[in-house]
Parts: sequence; structure tokens; C-alpha cells
Amino acid sequence: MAKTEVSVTTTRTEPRSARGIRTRNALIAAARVVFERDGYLDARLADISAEAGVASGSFYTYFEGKEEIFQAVAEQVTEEMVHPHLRARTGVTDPRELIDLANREYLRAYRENAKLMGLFEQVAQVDEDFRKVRIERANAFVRRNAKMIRDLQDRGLADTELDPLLTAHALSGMVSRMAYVAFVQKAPMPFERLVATLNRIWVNALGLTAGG
Amino acid sequence: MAKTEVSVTTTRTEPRSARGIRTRNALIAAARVVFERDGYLDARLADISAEAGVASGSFYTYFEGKEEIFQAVAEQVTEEMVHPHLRARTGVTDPRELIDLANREYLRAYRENAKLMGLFEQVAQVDEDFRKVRIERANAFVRRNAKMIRDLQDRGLADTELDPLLTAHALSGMVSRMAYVAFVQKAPMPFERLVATLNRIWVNALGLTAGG
Amino acid sequence: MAKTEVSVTTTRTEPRSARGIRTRNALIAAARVVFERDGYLDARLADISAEAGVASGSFYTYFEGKEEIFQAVAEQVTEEMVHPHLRARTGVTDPRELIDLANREYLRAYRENAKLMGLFEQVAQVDEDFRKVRIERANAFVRRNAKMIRDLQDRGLADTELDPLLTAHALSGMVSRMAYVAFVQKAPMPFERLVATLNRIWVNALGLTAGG
Amino acid sequence: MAKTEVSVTTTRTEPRSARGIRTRNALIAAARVVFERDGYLDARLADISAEAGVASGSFYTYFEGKEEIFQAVAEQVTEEMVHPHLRARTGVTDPRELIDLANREYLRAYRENAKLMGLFEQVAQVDEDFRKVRIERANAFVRRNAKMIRDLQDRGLADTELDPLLTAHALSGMVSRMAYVAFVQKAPMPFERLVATLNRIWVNALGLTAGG
DNA sequence: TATGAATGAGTGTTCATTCAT
DNA sequence: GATGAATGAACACTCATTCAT
Repeated sequence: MAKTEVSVTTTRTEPRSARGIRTRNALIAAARVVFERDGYLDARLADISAEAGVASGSFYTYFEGKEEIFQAVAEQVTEEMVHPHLRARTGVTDPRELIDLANREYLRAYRENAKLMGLFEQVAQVDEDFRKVRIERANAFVRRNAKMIRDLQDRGLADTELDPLLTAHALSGMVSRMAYVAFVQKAPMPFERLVATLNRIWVNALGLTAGG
Repeated sequence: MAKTEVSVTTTRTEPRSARGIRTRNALIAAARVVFERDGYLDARLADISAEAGVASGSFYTYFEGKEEIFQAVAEQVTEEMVHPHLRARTGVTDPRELIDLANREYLRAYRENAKLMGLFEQVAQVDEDFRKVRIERANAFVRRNAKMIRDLQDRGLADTELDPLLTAHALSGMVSRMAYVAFVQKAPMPFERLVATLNRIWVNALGLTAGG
Repeated sequence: MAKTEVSVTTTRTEPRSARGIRTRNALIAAARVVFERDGYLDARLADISAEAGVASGSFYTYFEGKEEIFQAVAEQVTEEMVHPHLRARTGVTDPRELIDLANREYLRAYRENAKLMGLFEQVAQVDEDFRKVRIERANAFVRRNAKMIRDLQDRGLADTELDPLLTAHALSGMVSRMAYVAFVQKAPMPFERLVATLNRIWVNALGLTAGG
Repeated sequence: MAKTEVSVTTTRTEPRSARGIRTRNALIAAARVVFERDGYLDARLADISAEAGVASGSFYTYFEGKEEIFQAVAEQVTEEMVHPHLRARTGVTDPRELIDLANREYLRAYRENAKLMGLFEQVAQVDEDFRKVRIERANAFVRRNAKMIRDLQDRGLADTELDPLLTAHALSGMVSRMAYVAFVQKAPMPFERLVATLNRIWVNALGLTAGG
């Protein structure tokens, strides 16, 4: 009763004290451990609290439930994964080289966080909100690629018959699915051969061969 | 959880009487309704029994649990979907035409059973056994496609730089992922444009253009 | 409805046809197997029917439930065990020899039917009716022994300070408990030493030593 | 059934707060009431929780199941019953007097906790673990008595023909069985006559008569 | 008589969530 | 902020028993 809250969301999200920040971080770290160990569905909030070394009730000081803490884990991981943007930095302009760079970087990062990526796939099947965020993020990525394809078409470097958006969708999806198959399902696929094959398919599909 | 017991005594699954067969079918039909309505995780066995118009206990006369009846639903649906093999029957030999036929047929069937296909994706994320079966089935399909690619390479019709198996994996995966995006996630993609794009990517990727 | 039963009990108990008798016996035999294998509590009527090779519903043609069929098993076994009365037949009159004969015979029979005897003990703890029958049977046995003790006392051969009934109770109970410990709990006790010890205790307790 | 899992995470049994201790005790007390009223098999955990005035789920904060709480009840009762050891304190050395003291004390305690003692007998027939503990405890008691008998034999006070261990087993078993018959089965046996008879049998059996 | 499918009451157990301290 | 005890809804699953064929 008589709680002096200003905003509910704020209360749950932003710890004021140093101790609070520590606890919140401990919970997120613990959640990652538990999620990776038990999977999303079998993870129990009590286990996360225990792993974090705090009382079970403390969980609710910072998160509303499993979904919310998973989001927090996901955000943290996503940040870790996105040291890229390097593409721009590298100064590479040749499309084929760019494709190689992008695929290689994506697959590397995916492999390194395979457990989490598998989890993402699982949670997306189970949690509406998480799914929406994921789809939106994927769409943004696809739109960027579509723009690139359109540019190449405009410059006469890519097959103009292709629908840029659908093509971007299809080819990006192909790469991420292969990453899933290779690193989560652990289908045996040598990394370099995988990269080479995906590169070649991109290049062929876009009709970049003439670009040499 | 996930006990791997060998049911010695129990003769589940095989009804001896006509009445038994009727009840079992009613349960499968009911399960499909409930699964499509509530999703796999939220489906309760009691609801399935109720939907089938039988007592809750009757469920266990025929199935050991949710997983098993889902398998039964899946098998039934899979049978329904596999009137194909038509490819051989159609007498079509031109690779590009064949690709079009295959993609078109696949996407059509997927669209028609979209709810179920979405469920499959969900269950594969949740039930170990189901996942294994699915992966194996997918692999068989991929191997068939790989063989086809190898043939085309041998006949000088396809890019020999491509690893047949990985390529088959990538391109098949691409199609099924797009089907998922289009018909389960309901991303707005006109059917014909989708087919055309995927066909073009296949053809370009394999380097079949010269075939004309 | 409109059943033409004369007596409920009769219907359940006495099969009219040869086939009926066969089925009933099959059930009893099966029950013994299942009880010995699974224990009374874990035995399921369905298993008994299955073991007997009849349909589960057939059980109720002959028995009202677990208790009743257990009684049937018990009766059959008890008959098998009681070829005794030998005591009278043997013509032995010396009390000490008689005690030896009785103890030896009892322990032998107990050992041979140890599993069943253990079951009896279990069921007596669980089923009111069975317990009552057992107690009554035990009491009859005790009374017979008490009479024997009284006779010995009257003939000046046994300690007259002893209450015949309580003594009979105590000494008989001692023997049956030791049988339980030795053959059901499988405490390691050489048969002959066991017999000898129990004999000696009987003889000492009754004060028969002077009898030599 | 009877899963032998090692509870790693769970810290059942040991409450951290005063309130927890109170609740746990309330559950044990309630369990005793329910067990005595309904018997072990018919006791439902929900009834125990209700009797204790807590929610059904609270049960599992402290106990893993029926067996565990029964153990707790048993331990508590056993402690209550074992204020003895007095034997040593009384300074009595005459064997016959000691036997009287021991029997008298045992029967008195048994009579006072008859309901529980009957339960113990029942549970021992039903729960493997409980049975084992009981047997071990009984064996310890028997070994102590066997030692006493051996001492008497060495001092020329007891029949040397007797096997000390078996004799101890037999005579102790006799007493406990009579206690069961008298106080659980409620066979009509005047307390003093019962004590006297058992004493006399011990004394006679061991051949202590000469000791006067 | 025999069959075996159908019934459905009964209960143990989990775990997210709350809240008094 | 932290604690950890208490809550109680929710559901799977068993199996004795019935009864139409």
C-alpha cells in the first residue's frame, strides 16, 4: 500500500543505488547461465535468483517475469554481437568482397553465440513480444540489404529481374537458417566451405559474376 | 520428465475394435483443432478429450501424452501433403521448369497448411523427438536435391564451383524459410512474385541461365 | 438392469461351466504371480487379467476386487501348506520331540512360501477383512497350543506359574516372527540353528527340562 | 515411483526463519493427527496441509512427500519414547529385575503410543526406506541384548546351549509382537499378567531360575 | 461368458507471484 | 532494497469399474 511510485515501469527497470545495479546485473548474468543450461521453457525464476545469489523475491524488484529478463539478456548479447559496422570502416567497396565480409562476420558471431542464438529461435516460437521485436529487427536488416541490391541493379551490376526486397529477404534468411543448422543443430559443415558456398550463391543469384 | 520407458505391457496406439478406431480418429481430429487454436504449449489434454467428446481418461487408451498425439496429427497431415512425387509423373525434364514446379507446389501446400506448419516449427523448438524426426526428413529431402544438382553439374549445366550438398541445404532452407515468413508470419508477399523470385534465385545460383 | 441373479455372492464365486472354472483358476494363478512380483499395493487388476490371458472385464465375473482375489489366492496357498496334522499321525508323544516337529515343519513351510507369507503380512496391514481372518486363525492355533500347555502343567511337566494362553501366544508369535525375519527379511540364520534355538527356548520356557 | 534423486538445489527440511520453523512443526503435528486418524495409505497431503492451516503448496517447502514427513513424525515420536536408558541409571543389577524393568518400560511406552506403533508396522510394510531404518534399529537393540546374554552365560548364570544372538532376536521379537497384539490389535490382556508372563518366559528361557 | 473400450473421480506436484518482516 | 515463506491455481495421469457388443 502507500507506495510512492512515480512510474511502474521505471521502478522495475532502473535501480537507483549501486547495490541495486549490482543485483540487477547479477540477475541478468545468472539468467543467461540458466537459460543456456535449461532452455527458456524449463528455466525457473527461482533458479535464476538462486544462481544470482539473491532471494527469490528479489527478482521482481527488477523484472516482471521471465520474458522481461530474457529481453534484458537478449539486449545485452545483441550489443556484444554488434561491434560490426566494420563494413563501413573497412573501406571495402567491391560487392563480392563485401558479401564475403558480411557473411563471414555474421557466421562467426553466430557460431560464437550459438547457444544464445538457438535460444532466441526457441523463445521467438513461444513469446509473442520477443518474436515481434525479432521480426522487426530482421526486417530492418533486410531493408538495408534490399537497398544495396537496388543500388547494384541501378549501377547495372545486378540482375534487374530480381525483386530487391524479396531477394534480400530470401538470401538473408538463407544465411541465418544455415547458421542455425550448422551451429545450433550442429550439422557438420566446415566453416570455410560454408562461407564459400553462401558467398557463391549470393554472387550467382545477384548475377554479380560479370562484375570482375 | 522425458522418461524413455519402453512400454512393455501397454498396447497403446492400436485399437482392436471399430469403435476404438473411431475414438482414436476423433482424438486426432480434436487434437488438430485444439493445437491450431491454442498452440502446442497451451493445449491441454483435457481440452482435446472434451473436443473429441470422450472422457479425459480415454485419451490415454491411445496416446501416451501430448507429444505422441502431436506426432499422430503430424503424420496424418504429412500424408495429406505428400500427393507430390508428381514431378516425376509430369514428364517435365527442363531443370528450370522443374524448379518452378517444385517451388510452386511446396509453397502452395505450405500455404494451405500454414497453421500446422507454424505449429511444426514451434514443436520442433520444444520437443526433442519431434525435432529429430523433422531434421532427418529434411536431410533426406536435401540429399535428393543435392543429387539433382550434382547431375546438372556433371551434364555441364550447373556451376561446378558449388558444393552440391551445402547448396541444396541452403536453397531448400531458403524456400522453406520464406514459406514460413510469408504464410505463418504473414509478411505480405504476393504468391506469384514470391515464386518468381525464388525460382530466379535458384536458377541464377545454380548458373542454369545458359540452359536456354 | 433386469438381471436374473439369485445371489450376488454366488454369482461372483461359483462358475457354472467348465470354461468358467478354467478362467477363474487362471485368474487366481495369475494373481499369485502378479502379487508375488509387484506386491499387493502395486498389483493392478488389469495386470492380473492380462497375465491370465483374459480381458480386463472378465475379472469381475469372478471377483469383486483385489481383496477378494487375494483371499482366493490365500486360501489356495493355505490349503497347500496344511498337509500337516502330521503331528497326530506321527504318533510322537514326547513334548520336546513334538515341539521340534512342529517348529521344524512350520519353518520349513514358511520358508517354502516366503514370498506369499510376506505378502500376507503386508495385506494384513492394509486390508481389514484379511486381517480379521488372519487373527482368528492365529487365535485358534494359539488356543490349541494353550490347551497343550495346560495339559503339560496338569501332568506336572510344565511350569505352572505360566499363563497358558499368554504363553502360547508369546511362544507362537515368537516363532512366526522369527520365520518372518529369517525368510522374508532374509536375515542370515542357518536353518538348523534357528530350529534348535527356538526349540530350546520353548523347552526352557515351559520348564520341560526335567522331562528327560 | 520411489525415485532416488539427489536434491541438489532444494534446501528442503531446514527452515531459515522462526516462522518457517513454526510452519514445519505445524505440519509435523498435523501429519501425526492425520496419520493416526486415516492411516498411512489413506492420508492425503492436502489434508495434512489443511490440518496444519497452511496452503497445500507449503507442504513442499519442507517435505518431499508422504514418506519424508512420516519419517519426521517417526523421529519425533522416537525421541519422545527414548527417555529411557534409565535402566543403567536405576542401578539395578539383578538380571531378573532388569528384565522386568525393561519389559515393563517397553510395554508401557508401546501402550502409550499404540496408534503410532501400529502405524510404524503398517508403513514398514509399505515403504522400503522406512523398513530399512526400522530393521537396522531393531538389530542394534538385539545386538545389545545378545551381549547381555553372552555375559550371563560367561558368568555361569544362563543356559550356555543358547545362541546369544538368535535368542536375543527371538525373545525381543516375542515381546514386541506381544505388544503389538495387545495394544494395537487390542487382544484383551491384563497389563500385569502380560508383563509377568513375558518376564517368566525370559527368565525360564535363559535358565536364570538358579539365580535366586 | 468374454471382450475391451469408455469412464471420471481423485491427488500429487510445480512454480510464478505476493508480501510481511 | 532484500528476504524467503506462503500461496493456490492448474493439470497430467492412473486405474477400478461398468457395460454395450
